[in-house]
Amino acid sequence: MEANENKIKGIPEPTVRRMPQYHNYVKNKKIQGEIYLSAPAIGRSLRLDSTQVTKDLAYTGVAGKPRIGYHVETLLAAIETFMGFNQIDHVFLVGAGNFGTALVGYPGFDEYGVKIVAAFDNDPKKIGSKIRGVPVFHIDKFRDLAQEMNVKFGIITTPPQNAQQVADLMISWGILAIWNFTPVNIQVPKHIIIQNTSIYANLAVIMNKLHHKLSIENL
Amino acid sequence: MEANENKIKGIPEPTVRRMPQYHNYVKNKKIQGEIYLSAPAIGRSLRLDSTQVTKDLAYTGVAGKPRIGYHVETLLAAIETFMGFNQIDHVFLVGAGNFGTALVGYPGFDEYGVKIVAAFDNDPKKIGSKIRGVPVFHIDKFRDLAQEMNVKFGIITTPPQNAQQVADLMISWGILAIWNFTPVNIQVPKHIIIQNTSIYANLAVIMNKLHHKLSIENL
DNA sequence: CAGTGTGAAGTTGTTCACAGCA
DNA sequence: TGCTGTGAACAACTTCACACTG
Repeated sequence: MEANENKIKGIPEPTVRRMPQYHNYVKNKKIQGEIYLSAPAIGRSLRLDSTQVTKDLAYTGVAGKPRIGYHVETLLAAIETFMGFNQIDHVFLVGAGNFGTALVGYPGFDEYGVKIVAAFDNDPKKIGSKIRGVPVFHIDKFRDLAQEMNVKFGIITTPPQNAQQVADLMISWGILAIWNFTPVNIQVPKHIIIQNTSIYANLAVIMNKLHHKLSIENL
Repeated sequence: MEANENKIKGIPEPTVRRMPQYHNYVKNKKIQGEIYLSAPAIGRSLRLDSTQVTKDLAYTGVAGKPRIGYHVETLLAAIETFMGFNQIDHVFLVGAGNFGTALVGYPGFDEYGVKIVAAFDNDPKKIGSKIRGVPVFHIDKFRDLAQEMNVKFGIITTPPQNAQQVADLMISWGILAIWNFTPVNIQVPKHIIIQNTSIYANLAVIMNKLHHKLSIENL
């Protein structure tokens, strides 16, 4: 299967979610000087079935060598091109509170082709300041700057009560993809990409497992 | 199907992940004074198939009324008991950096039965201080305090290079469940619950959708 | 009827089994 | 023998179809 076909029909989401893991793992192995890496080896470290690894990597277009594995350097480059990690997108973040600030400083975004170039808020105390080199503007400046810098991707880290309104504004200003960190279920038109990252979903999963475990142990 | 059976055989993970959404939605509707709520109505707001909603809610043990829906108050209580939201677990957080600090202040944890009661770090400047009322201790205090307070759940927000070591220590100190916010693939014994919350997996999904969209538009 | 509740069908993702290869 | 690569079996989750109910 050729890599370009996937661009059209879309890659399975679980595969996409695993790509950063592969990338991180392969990158480290490259730094350690490894030349070849096999799917079973990757699978063992990442706790994945080796067939899964093989199928995932096939999407990037690399070919492995029987008995030897994948050439580390080729594989790393394949993942990066396939995922677009080396093509940097500029991103705006709205809501320079605690979480927003932490996100701006989050390490490794650039490694994945993303650069937060400006933050926005409506708190006069914050406007004009910088968060780790990233300037904070009043939300009013969003539209013009987005146009100027051709920004299509926005992150929302506002208080929940502002989330929907901010999303509506962003969309009216030409944003195509929104990454929402608030617990709000933001409603967007069908053509807009929205990704909700809810801490609570993950919390629910782990709490459920923990309670399940504890209830079994108490039998 | 009875609620208790699920405790034993485990609930589908997607269902668990949706529970906080239902909870949040139903809670708001209760505040707004709604008495009954139907699965189709919930589905429309949360962009879920109505059968999905029905099946998910069935796990909590509630019964709905044909033509009317679910009694809001009963439903809310059912979700909370089912998920254990009203039984508070004390949690420790290791790594009082930017992200850790943001997490400590994250609103709504208590609503989901979780309370971060202490943070730990190895930076002398931070020790003795408080983050929104939560005391910061030296990591050396972890073991004794965990025993004292019967803490079984730990959050890791350290720099990546310390993540594995912190996890190993936590486990040796009796922690049963770890919520890992670092990009590291932490290795744990099989009986330990680990939940990796990687910002990068979500980032990869949205970037992939965005690139896909843009590549189609440029045809 | 407009909803619940559920078995059956459909879809998606994972794992198995094995052919081919060096 | 230990790997890649892939079609087929399997498992998990979602959606459909419909009987049932007030």
